[in-house]
Amino acid sequence: MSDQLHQIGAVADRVGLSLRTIRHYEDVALVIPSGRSAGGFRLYTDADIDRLGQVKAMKPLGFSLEETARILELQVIIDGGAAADDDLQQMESFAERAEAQCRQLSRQLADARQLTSRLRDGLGNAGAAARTPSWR
Amino acid sequence: MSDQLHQIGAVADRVGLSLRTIRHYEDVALVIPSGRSAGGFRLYTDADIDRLGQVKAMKPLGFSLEETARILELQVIIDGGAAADDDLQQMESFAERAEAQCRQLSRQLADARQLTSRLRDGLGNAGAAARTPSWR
DNA sequence: TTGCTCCTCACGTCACGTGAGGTGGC
DNA sequence: TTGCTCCTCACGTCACGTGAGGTGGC
Repeated sequence: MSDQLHQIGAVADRVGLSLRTIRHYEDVALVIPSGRSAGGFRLYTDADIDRLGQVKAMKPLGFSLEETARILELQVIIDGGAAADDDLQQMESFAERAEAQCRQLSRQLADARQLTSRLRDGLGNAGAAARTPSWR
Repeated sequence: MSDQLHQIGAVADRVGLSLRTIRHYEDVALVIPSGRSAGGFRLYTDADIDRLGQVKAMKPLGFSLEETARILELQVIIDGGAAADDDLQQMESFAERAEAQCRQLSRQLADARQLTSRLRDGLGNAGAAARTPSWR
C-alpha cells in the first residue's frame, strides 16, 4: 500500500473506466479524488482507486450511483460499529435486492449463452421453438 | 399458435416489458405491431410477442436497439438462405461480440455474488483484501 | 519549446420514465 | 354511463459520450 498519488489517466487504465466516467463519479460525489495538483490535476490515492474498483464491480448489481454511494457509506458505518437500527435495515434491504439481481443475472447469462450459440449456428429463430420461452 | 390479437397491456404482462418500452420499440422500428384496432389500439400477434421476447432476452448481450434490429433481420435473411457474404460476416462479428459479452457477464456475476455475500455479512471493505482485485 | 496529459464547460445520446390531457370498447 | 385501457405528445432522467477551447508538467 504505497501512498503515491496517481493522475486520472493512470487510474482509468488500472481500473478500466473512462476518464469521463471517473469525472462523472466526482460530479455526483461518489468518488472524490483525495487531492489536486497545483495546476488542478486530480490526484488519486490507492484507497481512491480501490473505491473506484468497488464501484465498477457493483455496477452489475443495478443500483443507481446515489444508492451505490449510500451502500459504501453504510459499509463504513457498519464496519466502524456505529450502525443504527435503521442503517442495518437499509443494508439488509440492499442485500436482498443484490441477491435478487444475482439470480436475474444468472438467468440472463443462461439465456444469453443459448442465444449466442444460436447466433453463430445461424439457426436464427428456428431453434426458438425447441424450448418454450418464458413469455409463452 | 393461435392467430389471436392482443392489446399492449396483455402483451406487457406476458413478456415482462413496460408499456413505454414496447411503444419505444415501435418508435425505433424494432417491433411493429401487426395491426391496429379501429380506435387506434395496437394489436400484437403471437409472432410479434415472440419477437418482443427475443428482444428482451437479447438485452444482456449489450447491443443497441438498432443493432438488435439488424441481428433479427440477419436471422431472417440467413434462415431464408438468401445471405450475402457481407451478411454472414456481419453476423459472425455480432456473434463474436455476443460471446465476449457472455464471458464478461460470467465474470460480473461471479464478482456480484461475492460482493453480495459481503453486503449481507456486513464485512464491507474488510474482506476486499482477502483476494486481490483486478485493478491492483 | 514540443507533446502529451489534463482541465472545464456544455451539448448530445441512448433507452426509456413520467405525467398531461384526451378517447376507445367490453 | 361508468371504469379501465388505451392513445399521443412532450419534457425529464440516468449515466455517461463527445467535441471545443484552453492549460499543466516531465
